[in-house]
Amino acid sequence: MSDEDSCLVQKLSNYIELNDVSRAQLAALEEDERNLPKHTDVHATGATGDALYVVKKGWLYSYMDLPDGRRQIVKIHHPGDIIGFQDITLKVTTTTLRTAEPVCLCPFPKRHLDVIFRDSPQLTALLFSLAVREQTILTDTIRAIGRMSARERIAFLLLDLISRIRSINRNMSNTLRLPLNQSEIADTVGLTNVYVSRTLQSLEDDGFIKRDGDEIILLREEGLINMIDYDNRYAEIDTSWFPQ
Amino acid sequence: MSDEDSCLVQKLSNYIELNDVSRAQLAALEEDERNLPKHTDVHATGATGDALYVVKKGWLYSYMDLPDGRRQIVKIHHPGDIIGFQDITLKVTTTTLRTAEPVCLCPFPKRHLDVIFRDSPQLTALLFSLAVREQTILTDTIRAIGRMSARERIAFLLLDLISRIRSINRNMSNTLRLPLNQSEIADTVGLTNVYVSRTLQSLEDDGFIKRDGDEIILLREEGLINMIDYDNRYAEIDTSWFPQ
DNA sequence: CGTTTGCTTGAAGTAGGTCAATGTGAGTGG
DNA sequence: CCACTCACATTGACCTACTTCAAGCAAACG
Repeated sequence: MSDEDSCLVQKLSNYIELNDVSRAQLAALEEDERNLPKHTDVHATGATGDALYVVKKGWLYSYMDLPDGRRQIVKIHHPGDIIGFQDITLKVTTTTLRTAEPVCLCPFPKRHLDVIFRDSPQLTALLFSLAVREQTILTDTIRAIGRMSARERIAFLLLDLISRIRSINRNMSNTLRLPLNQSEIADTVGLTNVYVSRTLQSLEDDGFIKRDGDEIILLREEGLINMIDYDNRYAEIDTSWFPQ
Repeated sequence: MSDEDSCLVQKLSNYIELNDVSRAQLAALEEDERNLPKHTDVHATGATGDALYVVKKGWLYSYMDLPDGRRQIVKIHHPGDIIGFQDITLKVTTTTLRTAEPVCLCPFPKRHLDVIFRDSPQLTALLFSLAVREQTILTDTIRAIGRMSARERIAFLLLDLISRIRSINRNMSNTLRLPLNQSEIADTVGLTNVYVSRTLQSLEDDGFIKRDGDEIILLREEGLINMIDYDNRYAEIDTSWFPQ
């Protein structure tokens, strides 16, 4: 695989062998580009709900509000992710999308997806599998937020993010670049920014992590894994039943 | 539709017009039956992970444990639900399945699903849509557990359950049969049984609900909806893009 | 070089947890 | 038909993990 491959192609070829037709179809999703600065809400340009996005560069997140302004971040998006599947099936947009740092985004209309659904049963099966895996990850998150202490929730977030990044990059580094401020971390794991600060310090004091700017080094990853019985969901997808 | 239709057929025909072939395929999923008493864990009978289930009667739930015994219920299952999709894509079983009351379950091997995936693009699209909608609902749950007070979480649970049941039954009653004890409710919304008791009482004192045995009457449903900005996800699925 | 954005720190408050006792209704067996 | 049990719900007293509020500080930025 060359360096010029799109991140989407790079991500999906982790699971199946993509032929040239599929590659072309996927590459077509990244034709347009849009650059956005840090901390801006992304709104669909054209007809509402028609646009999906492939992330080309940078982190984003989707969040939901409560009536009084409380906020919950429900998903963090990385390069290679497709954003907006939920808007295909549910007409109403359920979340707001926001950049965590400068981002490059490729918007495409949902009819471009139809092509894939129609012509590539193999890619369809993969997208289905990824959707179901997503359920598992959300389920893990519910377990974390519903039943874990602050320290354990932070451990969960760090392990989840580093496992996910490793599943694409394959570099086995234990350093995680985390371009989120502590209020965003708080809104992800259901705490306050103040307590996130204290908890990160305490994890650092106990030698689990080391912080350096926006990077976090996991010094005792095994310890964190044991702390919460963490299961890496990004490792394996069963592709044996896929058509072709 | 006749009364003898399987609950699975009944549920899915809410969204698309099922032809006879599809109906037969779906009915085949409910050939075997297994009756289970209240509060028993369901284990696969044959080869591990091979079995999926259609719920024919009764409630169940899936839960996950923490190292020290804390428990989080991540999904409640009703008649008509298919349980076990996650085990198709991920080989590891991620949750434990347990009956909340006496239950009738129809186990079937996953290769029976292959038939549907191969022969009915329309049903495939529907299953994909349901999987994506499930993400939205899990996301709503994360919002509730991550950011809501005890009272709001209980409101969310009640509204979610009654909306879901209405989407199949279409009877517009405001009474919800809730065959879960307060420890199970607690493990669903991330509280303790004691505090669930106090919160239900407080909701009753304020005239939001009335309790009668295992039934809960929502006296001021609008009030509960406004309290948490509840969105009913069970109402609409966009089937316009489905093949055929 | 002033302003903003984000992190840290301290003090005080509270929502919900923990522990333990009591109450209660539905079986169940004699 | 009564006694016993068992599973649940309730109640009270106390506790703590986390929140809230507010101030100070450092680094980035225009």
